[in-house]
Amino acid sequence: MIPLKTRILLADDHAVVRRGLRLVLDAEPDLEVVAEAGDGSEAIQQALASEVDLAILDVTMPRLTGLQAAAELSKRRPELKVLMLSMHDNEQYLFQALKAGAAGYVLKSAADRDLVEACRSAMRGEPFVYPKGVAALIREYLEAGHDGSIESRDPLTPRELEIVKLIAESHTTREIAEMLVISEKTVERHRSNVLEKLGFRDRVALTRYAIRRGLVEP
Amino acid sequence: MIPLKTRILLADDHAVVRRGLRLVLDAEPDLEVVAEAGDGSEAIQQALASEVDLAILDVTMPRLTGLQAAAELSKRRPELKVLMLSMHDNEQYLFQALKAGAAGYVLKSAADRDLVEACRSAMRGEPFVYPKGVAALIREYLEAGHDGSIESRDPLTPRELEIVKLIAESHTTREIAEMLVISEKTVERHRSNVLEKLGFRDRVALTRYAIRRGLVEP
DNA sequence: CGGCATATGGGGGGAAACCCCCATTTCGAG
DNA sequence: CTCGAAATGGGGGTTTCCCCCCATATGCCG
Repeated sequence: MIPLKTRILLADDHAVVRRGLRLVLDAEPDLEVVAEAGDGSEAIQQALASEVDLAILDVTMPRLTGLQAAAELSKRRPELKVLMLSMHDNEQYLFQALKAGAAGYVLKSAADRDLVEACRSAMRGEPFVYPKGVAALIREYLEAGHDGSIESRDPLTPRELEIVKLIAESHTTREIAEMLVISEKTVERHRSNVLEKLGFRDRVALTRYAIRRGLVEP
Repeated sequence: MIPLKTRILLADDHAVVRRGLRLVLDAEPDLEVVAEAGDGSEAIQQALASEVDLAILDVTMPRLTGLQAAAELSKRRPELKVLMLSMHDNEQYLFQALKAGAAGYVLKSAADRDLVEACRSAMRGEPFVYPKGVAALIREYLEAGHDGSIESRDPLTPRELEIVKLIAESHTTREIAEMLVISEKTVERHRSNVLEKLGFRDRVALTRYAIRRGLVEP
């Protein structure tokens, strides 16, 4: 049963951000922030001690991250809904959050627009994920084979990873073709496939991706 | 002369953070947020267009970082006070901010405690630096031998840094030209000069450089 | 067996990047 | 006041990227 007012725990290591979020949430008649926490441990304590229906956790917090706190809370209080809040559009975080039992994932850059909707979705038992994250999920689903294997598979094939790495090392298509002893056309094909899969526009975005993945050193 | 109410420009790429900061600042009788910006370019435009006494800039923002905006503003409007706001305790950012003419440096984690004080210090013409930053400054002073050769000069000009940042954010020459309101030829010229200066061959190498320098997130 | 993913390759074409040449303006340092 | 650094912009060129179409040879899994 949905309570009249959803009682919310707000966890973020920056007091200013909590203030801003509280402002957004308390403006809604059906939402009410009843507790705050500055790190993951505190969030767990508050969530277990207070009468809260929903926890909004920042992903990156000191002592215990939001992801860790979410995993812990979904074990200790499974009926508690959890929303993850993140600074950056990081697919890995999203997947980890969902594995940790989060009911939703909202980007801070769109918090004022999406957060209230995400809260209501969570209380209705519906998931909420930011648009680009949904695209990532679909891609992951299509490629993971949904055979129940817990680990999310790598979106890229081994060959594609090789090529991404070489691209991120500033090699041209021709050079890569020579190194791998395949035609330039095939290198282009792989690059094109990767750009399509990841939703990138050019080698620059691919380079940042390769660095995030640890394929190359910045 | 200190105006009755200090008119403040607030620049942060997250609307929620702006809300929180505005709440903190507007609660003070002598402070008033009169303008907001979501990135560095916008901040410059607002600061030049609006009647503001103090600009509070987040360090990491898209298009133009707060550091770059601060440098630009201290040239174009030297009488404008600038406060830098940062997520992390990064000494390099602090030093760059001071070189860029910032009147103060506040950590977001202590924003609600320090920010108001920092604003008043800035308007009095006194610098404000967070405690650990002061320690870093002292250490730097003792080790540098204060013979004037404290900093090894940046090989790139401010304009070149802007362009490198935008390139590393996957923008095309045309897009950059539009953003900076200059011709594509000039963007090409800058890019070419940078590649030559740093000995790089393409935008990919430039992207890794930008990440190493902290101009963009990977 | 019969799809399906992976890796391979080609033709062609528009857009962007990258590299020469040239020039003007501005601004601060010597 | 001159000189150089920085920023601006143009003409014209080659190379590379990135995209569209097409196809074939594996090997795996149900």
